[in-house]
Amino acid sequence: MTKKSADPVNGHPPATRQVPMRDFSRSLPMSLLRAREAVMRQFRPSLREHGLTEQQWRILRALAAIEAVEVTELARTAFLLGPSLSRILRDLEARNLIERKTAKADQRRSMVSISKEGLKLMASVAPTSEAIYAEITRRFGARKLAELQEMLGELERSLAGLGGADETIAGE
Amino acid sequence: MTKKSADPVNGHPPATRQVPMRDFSRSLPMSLLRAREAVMRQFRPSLREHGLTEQQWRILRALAAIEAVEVTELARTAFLLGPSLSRILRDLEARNLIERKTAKADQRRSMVSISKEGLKLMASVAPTSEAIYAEITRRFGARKLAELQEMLGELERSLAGLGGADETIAGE
DNA sequence: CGCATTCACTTAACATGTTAAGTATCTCGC
DNA sequence: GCGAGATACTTAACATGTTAAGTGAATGCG
Repeated sequence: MTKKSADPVNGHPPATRQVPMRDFSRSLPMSLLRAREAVMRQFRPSLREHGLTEQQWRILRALAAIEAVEVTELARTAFLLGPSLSRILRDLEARNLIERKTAKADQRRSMVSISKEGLKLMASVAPTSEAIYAEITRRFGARKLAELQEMLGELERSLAGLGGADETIAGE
Repeated sequence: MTKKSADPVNGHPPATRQVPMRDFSRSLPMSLLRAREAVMRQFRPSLREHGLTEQQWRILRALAAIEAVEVTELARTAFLLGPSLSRILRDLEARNLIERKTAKADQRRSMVSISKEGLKLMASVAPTSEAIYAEITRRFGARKLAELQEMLGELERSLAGLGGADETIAGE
């Protein structure tokens, strides 16, 4: 009822394959993208109710575990690029969810920390978030989940050296 | 030499954990995100050389395998949201990489297909792309790669019913 | 037939991803 | 102690992600 992909406009067979390539929909990047989307789709509604985006939530979580961090370190932890983080921190600061002060020793660095309000917000989101994660774990299986994460880590590590671009190699 | 995360500004231990939550950096979404980034980092430079973004490449690949598709179907195949696709198609059309014509039977639908130029561009990118994919497969292991993709598919399927939000359930 | 709904897209608006520049500091060699 | 280069961010500019609203064309029903 939702759709009928049979009967295209003309009677062409579904594949012409004018350029030789793997089946696109089964490529690793697509598999990873779809899997991640399937997971995040579960969390977004809850975050949205609290006026948080996925990235903002990542930042708050990273901050909740520590006293204060410099922006660069936070970028690494939350897996965000500097410019994205810069913007998001500006907004989170305007909402009083985080605090910032320049480091004494080095005026270039600014130390970021979560505010009392930020902690309150986290406390109100965390339970739902944990429950969703638990449900995902239940459905997929804790054992398999651990296995999957292990494989993902291995994949990362196996590609670590293969620099995508500006790889600053020692002897070059 | 690149960094020394020891010796933070004050002598605080690295974790304060003011809100009880899983270790953030080991969450499934983060694992998937990092793994995908590790993979895509390999491809981006090559695509960039040809003036293509990751998404544009996805669209061309999806189109290369078929005669013509409607936009909605293409969105599903390339895993893009309608608005993103709409913009990208506008740009690809301006670059003469794709062609568009409204369907005869239904004036609302527009059928998209790859152009001769688009095919030429694909042909020039595909070899490098395949080589990179082969290297990734070699490094990670073909067997493990297949296993990983199987698990990712299972994960997707296990979350299929768990509607993130607007899930239109039959009896509600 | 007439018209409210539904459909297939497109536009708009705002947030992030991504690369390149810009700015203020800091470091180091001379 | 000064000037070139490195650092830590921030801004800018453009592309995409994401949700909501808009537009024109088909459908269904009285």
